[in-house]
Amino acid sequence: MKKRRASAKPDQPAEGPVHRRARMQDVADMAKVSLGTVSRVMNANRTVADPLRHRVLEAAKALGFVPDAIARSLRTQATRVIGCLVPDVANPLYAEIVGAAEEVLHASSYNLVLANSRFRHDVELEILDVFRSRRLDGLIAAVTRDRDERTVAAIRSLDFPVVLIERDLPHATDAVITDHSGGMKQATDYLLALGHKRIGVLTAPQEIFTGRQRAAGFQAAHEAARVALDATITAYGSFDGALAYDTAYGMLMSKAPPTAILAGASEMIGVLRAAHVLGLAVPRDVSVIVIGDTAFSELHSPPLTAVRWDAGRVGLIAAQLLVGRLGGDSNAREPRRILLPTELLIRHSCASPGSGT
Amino acid sequence: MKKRRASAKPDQPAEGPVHRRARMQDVADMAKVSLGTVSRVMNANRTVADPLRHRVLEAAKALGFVPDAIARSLRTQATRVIGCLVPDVANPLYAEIVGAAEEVLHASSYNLVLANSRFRHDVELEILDVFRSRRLDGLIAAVTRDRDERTVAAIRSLDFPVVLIERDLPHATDAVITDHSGGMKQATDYLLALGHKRIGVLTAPQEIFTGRQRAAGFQAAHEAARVALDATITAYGSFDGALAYDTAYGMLMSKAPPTAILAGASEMIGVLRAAHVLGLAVPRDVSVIVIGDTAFSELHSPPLTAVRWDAGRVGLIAAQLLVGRLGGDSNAREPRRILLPTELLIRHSCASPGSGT
DNA sequence: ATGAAAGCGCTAACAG
DNA sequence: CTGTTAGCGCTTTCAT
Repeated sequence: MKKRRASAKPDQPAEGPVHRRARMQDVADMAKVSLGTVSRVMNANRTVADPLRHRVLEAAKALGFVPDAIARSLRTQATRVIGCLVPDVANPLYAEIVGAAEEVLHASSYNLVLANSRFRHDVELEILDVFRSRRLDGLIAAVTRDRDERTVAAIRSLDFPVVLIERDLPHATDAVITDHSGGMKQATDYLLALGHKRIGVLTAPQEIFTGRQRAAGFQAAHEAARVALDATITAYGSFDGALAYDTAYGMLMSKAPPTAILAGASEMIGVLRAAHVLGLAVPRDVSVIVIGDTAFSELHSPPLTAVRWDAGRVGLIAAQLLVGRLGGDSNAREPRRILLPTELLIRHSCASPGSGT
Repeated sequence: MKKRRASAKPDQPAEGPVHRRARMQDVADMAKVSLGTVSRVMNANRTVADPLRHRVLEAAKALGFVPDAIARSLRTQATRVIGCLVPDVANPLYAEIVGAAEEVLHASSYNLVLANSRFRHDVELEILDVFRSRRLDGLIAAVTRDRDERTVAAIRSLDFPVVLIERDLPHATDAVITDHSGGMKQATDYLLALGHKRIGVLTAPQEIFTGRQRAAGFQAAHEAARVALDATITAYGSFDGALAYDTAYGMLMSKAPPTAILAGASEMIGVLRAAHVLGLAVPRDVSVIVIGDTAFSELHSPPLTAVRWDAGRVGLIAAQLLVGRLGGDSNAREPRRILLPTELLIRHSCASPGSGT
């Protein structure tokens, strides 16, 4: 018989839970069975005679026993923890994704560890290392730069499955992405058809998949219509509120201002503010289309025409992909790449150019 | 010499990382030192002679060694994981809180496990159990019912520190809360001063602290002004978009409709929609004040008067409280309760009653 | 200053 | 069907 947990101090703790956390051995002792039997009962996998099983269950309840997930993970080499790496949950778009992913994962008994890179490359690499040391079962990630050598290497070196969201790595990976290029083309086509020749853009940087796709759609539409692009009114980058405002203000004040602007949901606020400050009415003086639909778009006056897609679905499918792969239902399958559609919601923020300025 | 990891199959794996994950023993072997020395080097706490330390560091790098957080946690009984329980991260208010908390925790080398209760009591209790089994170091929680017996007991039984956000349990706990009662009183006073006698309300249920506080502030203002409350236009509950719309529609269509409405940020969308559908102009026919300020409030036409507070700060302070307590800087200290202020941002959605209907 | 060895709480292989 | 036992990878005395 071994003596365990020799306590350093013999006095009783004055506060907090009175009892130590019960271990399986405690349950086994109380139920007068062996440790292995308790384990079998807790894991409900093996056959245990009814009388024993009842004694175990009762003892466990009496002691308030909860199995120790850490010990189990060490033994089984599975943690039932999925990492989720996003630039920033406070961004409604990502909040939606993370929320939906968490729901799916919870339903399959996985927990979600959340980390925000805040668009910082060094922070992101550090997070990836921490995730590695935590031995996650899987990762859902929207890295900040999907063409960066070190990021790509860090993702590759992970020894658990990864599902990318709205990103595209050089090597094959599970991924769920949205048709930003198609959405952008459709929006640009619409503006071009309305007669706009000078269309401004404020959206994601080119070092991210979404930014590249949007730029591609934007260009494709211009080429098809044989309208030249003007680099002075196309801004791809990471905008905070102030920078979006300044950039939009600069475009609108330039010698040859755009007659329409396409902007991401967070950038749009700055655009609208700049237009307002300059006394420009939407859509009379300037047309706008927001990339990413929110409640705000519909309730704004005038209601904003928007490129819409289902962000929640992105997170949901990403989680399903991961759970499927972990379930090993066909583990050796090829990397899967899911493409979700976008649509153009035509409301009242666009008109033909020429009435104002 | 022990033989470990007898492989079941002698053939090489065809895909995935080529090498197994390196353990400390592998590093020790390569550096020709003992396991204990590697541990000492990795934890940078004990004195290790320079030549040895360099050999260890080199071997570790060569093998791509990352310490196993699971094994460490089992041994040290500390996980450096903090739980975060909220109703729903997709709600911008909570997204803000979670984002800020994660930032503080990351800076102190903690990871954040996120769980959404989705306002379901049973799910919440289950989550609390999972958190217990994961042996968290601490918990930040906004439970869905802070007076429920089972919830209270579940929180009490946790053997790690808990910080509540926007909630109030019967027993003393660390908590960070916002002055919702004061904010609500100020908003109601303002409406009353404008001459409103019938003020409608749509906000959180009474089983949550915030709901109770808001109701208290609302009542206090009415009592001070000697204006009677009308239960038919006060709705405390959990509203989704459709329910908020229906409720507002019902109020506005009733025999004695409110001349002003106070509503939470998510409920406000339904209120505005109902007013719009009924052809009621804001603020001519009905005044509105939104509880919780967002970018939307300012850009709406007319810009919305709002009760404002800093949600990010709630998460930030909650995390700081927890980190402080875990740091043990004065661990035996009393439970702390931090109260954050609200302010009334007067914009253009309120007017004296009487011009319309 | 370094090495050897004892577990943390659990699962799973092996006996019986 | 049940008990015994060997570790999972690490930290931490205890010797040396």
